Order: sequence, then C-alpha cells, then structure tokens
Amino acid sequence: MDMKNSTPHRSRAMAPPKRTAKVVTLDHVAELAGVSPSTVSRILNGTAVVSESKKKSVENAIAKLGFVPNPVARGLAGGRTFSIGVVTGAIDSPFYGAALRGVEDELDPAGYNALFVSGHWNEAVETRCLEILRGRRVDGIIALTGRLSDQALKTCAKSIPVVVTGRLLKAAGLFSLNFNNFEGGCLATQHLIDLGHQRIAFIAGPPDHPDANERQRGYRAALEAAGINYEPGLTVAGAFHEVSGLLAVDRLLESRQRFTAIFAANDQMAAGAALGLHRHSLRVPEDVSLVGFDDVPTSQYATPPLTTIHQPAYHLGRLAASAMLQLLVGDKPTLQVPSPVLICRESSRLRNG
Amino acid sequence: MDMKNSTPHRSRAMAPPKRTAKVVTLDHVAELAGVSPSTVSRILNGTAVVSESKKKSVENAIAKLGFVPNPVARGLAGGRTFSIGVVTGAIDSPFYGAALRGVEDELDPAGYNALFVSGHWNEAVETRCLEILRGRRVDGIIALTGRLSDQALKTCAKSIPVVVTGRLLKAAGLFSLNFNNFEGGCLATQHLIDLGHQRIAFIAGPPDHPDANERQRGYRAALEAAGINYEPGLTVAGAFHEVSGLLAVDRLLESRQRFTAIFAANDQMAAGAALGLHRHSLRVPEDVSLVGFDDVPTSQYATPPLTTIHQPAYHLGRLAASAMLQLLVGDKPTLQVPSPVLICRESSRLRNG
DNA sequence: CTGAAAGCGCTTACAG
DNA sequence: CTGAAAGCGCTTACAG
Repeated sequence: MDMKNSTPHRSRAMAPPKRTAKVVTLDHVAELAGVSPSTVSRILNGTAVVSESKKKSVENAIAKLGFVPNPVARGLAGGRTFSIGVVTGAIDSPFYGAALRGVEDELDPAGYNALFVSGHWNEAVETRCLEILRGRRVDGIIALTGRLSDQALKTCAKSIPVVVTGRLLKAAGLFSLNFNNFEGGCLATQHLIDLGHQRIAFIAGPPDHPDANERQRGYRAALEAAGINYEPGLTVAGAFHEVSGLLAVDRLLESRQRFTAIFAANDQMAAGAALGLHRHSLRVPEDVSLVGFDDVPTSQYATPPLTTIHQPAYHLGRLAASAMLQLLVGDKPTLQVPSPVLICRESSRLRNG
Repeated sequence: MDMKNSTPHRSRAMAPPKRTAKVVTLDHVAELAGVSPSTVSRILNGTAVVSESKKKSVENAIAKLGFVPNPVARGLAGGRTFSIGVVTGAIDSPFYGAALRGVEDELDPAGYNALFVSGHWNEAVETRCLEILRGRRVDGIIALTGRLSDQALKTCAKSIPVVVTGRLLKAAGLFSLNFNNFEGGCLATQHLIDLGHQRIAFIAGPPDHPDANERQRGYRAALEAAGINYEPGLTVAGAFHEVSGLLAVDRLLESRQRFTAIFAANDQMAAGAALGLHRHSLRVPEDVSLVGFDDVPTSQYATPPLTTIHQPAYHLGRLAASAMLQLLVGDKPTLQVPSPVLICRESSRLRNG
C-alpha cells in the first residue's frame, strides 16, 4: 500500500448504499422463537446457560430464517470484530503466500478472518499498516517477519494481543515464534562439508535482516566446528532476491577466489546464483554445489532441483494463528516450532577429485 | 480455508475484550469544536456543504484529539464497511500474489481495504468464501479467476458490485476484465514458428480452465495460420503445476513424437518441462526451445531464463480494483486491459539445421 | 447551513 | 435461567 494521500474519511461522496432486501436480524429470530433478543445472543455466544427448550426453539428459528449474525454489529456492540490483522513483508512472496494460507486455514474454523496488509519491507509502511489494522479494530495482530521495531510491537501488545515471527521477543500479551535460522545455516553448511567441500562460498542476505544474520552465523559456526578456516573473501553480499544472487556469483568469480560450493542465504538468491553459474558455463552440481534456504515451492522444480533448508511456511502460519487464538482466550501459547530440515536434492554432490 | 466445522457464532467463550483506554469519538470532536455530531460527520464524509468557520474548528479538533473514525461504527450506521472482498484461486500462487498487491495498492488511497479469501480452486469452497465475505458485509467483491459459476457471480451482483477477471460476463452491477489468452497463445506459438520450428508440442492446462482453453485455441490458430498441420499427438495434458509439466515431457518422449519446441500453457508447467528435458539430457534451448505463459517472477531467473507471455498480474489487480471503485460510485467502468506481450528470453532459439 | 433524534444490529451489565 | 434497557460510535432522514 502506498504511503501517500491516505484519507479514508475524506473520500468523495458515493452513491447511496443499496439497501438490499430485508436482512433477517437477531430480533426476528427472537420474535419467532418467542424469547428475548438477549437470550438469542447468549445462545449464539454460549455466554450463559440457557434452558434446553428455549435453545431448541431458537435454533429452529435460526435455521428457518437462515439467520447469520452481522459481524459489524457484533464488533460495535461487543468490542470484538473477529478479525485478525496480519502484517507481512510482501503479500506476493512465495514464502509469505504459504504462511498466509496457514493463517487463514487455522483462523477460519474458529470463526475469525484474517486481514492481510503488506508492508513492503519498509518500517514506515509497516507502521502505517499497524495503524490501519488498529483502525479496523482487529482483535489481534500477527506480524510475519518484517521491519517493525521491537518497540512498536511491544507498544502494540499493550492494548491488543500480538504474535510475531522471525524474532525473539518477550512482553506481556505478545508471543514470538522463531524458526531456528542459525541451526538451518549450520545444517546447510555441514551438508556441504560432509560432501567434501572445504572452500564454500556464502551469499549473505540483507545485513539488517535477522534471519539473514542468523543463517550467516550458522555458516561460520559449521565451518569452525569442522576446523575449516573462515575465508572472508568467500562471503559476498546479497539482498535476498534473485539478481543479487546472480551478481554475487559474478563478483565471486571476478575475485578469482577458488570455491567448489555455494551456500546462498535464501532460495531466491540461489536461483540467481544458479543462473549466474550457468552464464559462466559452470555446471551445478558437477562444477559447483549449490545449497539454498527456505525451500520455496519453485525450488523443487528448479533445474536442477535445489538442495535447501526447508522452512515450513504454511505450518508456521498455522502456528502463529494458533498462538493468536490462544492469546485471545487468555492462555499462554505453548507450541513447538519445527526444526530446520535439510532437503537434499540435486544441486549438491560430492566434491570432485 | 477449510470447509469443515465452521460455526463462527458458536465459538467458545472468550476472555472479555480488553477495553482499552478511552478512545476519542466523534462526539468528543463535536464537543471540542462546539458543533453537533451531525456536522462533524458531514465534514468527515463531505456529505454536505458546511460553513468554513465550523469546518476549520472541526478540523482543528480532529487534529488536536488525533481522532480516527471507527470503521465498524461507520459500517453499522452507514451500511458501508469500506472493505472489498477478494476471492482468489489461491493466495499463495506467484501470480495471484502480485494481483493481490495491485488490488491493495489501488484500494488503499481510496480508503478501502481488501479482505482476501482463497478458494483453493474448488467451487464449493469458493462459494463459501462468497458467503463469508457477504457475512462480513463487504461493499463489493472482486473474483480473481476461479471456479465460481457465472450464475453465482450474477446472483451476487444483484445485491453488491462485482468485478470478475478471467472471463467475459455481462450483467448489471458486474464488470468483467478479460486478459486475451487466445492472443497470447497465438503469440507464443507464432514466436516459435518464426524461429523455424514446425513440430511444436503443446502442454495443455486443466480442461475446465477457461484460460487454459483459450491458450490452446491460440496455439492451434497460429499453427493453422502458418499452414502447419495440427498434430494431435503433440498435445499432451497438463494441470498448470510443475509436476504435470515434468510428466508431460516424459509422455511426449515416450510417444517418440518428434518435436523441436514446446509451448507450455503456463510457466509452472514450463518449469517442470525444463526439468524433464534436463532429466533426459536434452538441453534448452539447444535441443528444444521452450516457451511458457504468465511470466511469473521466477521465470526471469530460471536456468535458462524463460521466454514467455507476460501477464501483467499486478496491473490487472489494480485495474480490477479500479473498476470496483468506479462501480461503487455508480459509474460504468471503462478501462483497457493490456494486450499480451511476448517476453523473449533464453529458452527459445532458432531451430537447428 | 445545522441540530435533535432515531436507528444500524448486536452485547452486556443490571435486575429479577 | 431470562428480560428490559442502555449503549457501542457513527449516519441520516427530518425539521428548521
């Protein structure tokens, strides 16, 4: 969403809303069932014990009338909208797409809907997203890794439940879910080492991205554990997108550093790197082994299929939503984030010679 | 979202909503500005001409109090929620992701929000999505290509504006936006013909998918126009996802049909096909030229980068949203859907020999 | 041009 | 266990 001119309450006059055919309301149900509206409401919400007989007749009336409660009215009266705001870095990333679906699938059976807004990896925009969501009176906010400051999140958590992924944070009303990127980074590097590689290049992610940094730490830790000297020249900067992977390979090659394998901090950069190597007539994995991180859907069908660390995006989405649901009922979420798993495909192999 | 057990109004009792610090309401603004709430409302909505002096003082009061109108209350009172429902085949597809962002970017400056729900390419689920959206009292519905029946859409349009992409449909209150898939199919095939290919295989999409069928028609039309005989054995079934492209290549090769090029009805199948060819030690484009359709973000960085028909997903999203905005103010949308464009990359080349 | 009043469709103390 | 009543925060005829 754009930052510019956002004046929701200043929009130009519109055609009068089409007042559609009479909607059936709770009052109609009450009348037909011969009880008070309060009673219908209580039955609907399971808010109080109601005699079986009334319950039956209300349920009949609801069925007969095809009554569906109006969430807008419920929101105003009850102070809850049954909608959860979800801020993401980008709604159009393969990774987030899966996570969003997980959120949706988990929230739906509980009667909640998700309101997605994308922040474009920009703190100012994401902050505005938070405001929009608050303005919409969402009951909770799920922040899927982004640029929001810890402080902003904590402040938000003071008035509304918050669950955040991609970082470790402790605060009241806030729950954080962190995938172990460090371990993933170790795993990927270790895999290459196990294959006999010693000179392993690393394409890093954005320096201010926590996930990227953890993965890099994992890379170094695995090297160290294997007694392999860390070679600064083998680490090149990247930015989590394809071009940066492509460029990184160019730079690596120009530097005349010798390497037999590359670990890219995410799959998108790995894809770019694969193309870069191909451009230089280097074959994957015959000449260079390549490992990515994330296991986005397309990696499985890359040419060659990419060896990578699986990040269970869909599952993480469900977990985040599930934690939110628990927060909403006042429970302290207790759940296990899955460990990183190496998916060994065809882009990595034993070192030659 | 799952179909199973969805009883929004039957969810279990929750902790009482945290009634946060006093929110500033329109009444506060009215009081501070020394006018009636009605007047504040009118200024907010540009609903009537108000004297400059009152306007000024109200604006000051708003600024001073940091007042933000409550959309929930506006929704209940005014019958409009300023939210637009968007039904998509799948929120996690690279194609839809971009379209959704387009919708978001277009709606935001107008003060509208999007409510995304994904239908999983299943008519029953999508129908339920429609109900959820209606239940949420959205002001309009955008249906991005899906399995919904024309009838369901038309019925919906009777009570609320509807914009639909991926099909041609005429009805009051409904606007349809159709990308020319037929022409795209021609273009792709023509490109291959121009390169000297005569035996061009086609990997089809799902038989009940309108886009897929149009693309196939385009394939045949281009062949015919060039005086090339249509060879049924060169067309193999696919299902718009990667594996189906992979399998299609296997079948093609098993059938011992001769071909020098493949046109896959979408990029995902093209990716699968590329892998399939690679598995059979066939090089793209040296041995076989390959063309896809959609130009999803990853295609640009495939190895080799894929020649394809660009479908402007983001732009289509914006157009759909823009049409919705026009419908909402009672205008008849008039807009131009961009024509298909061939993006020539490295997966296609002149036929050998 | 501008108020007072009713109402949108629910929920929730408050009293039985 | 169950009603009557007030209220959530706005909008919109209805009267000046």
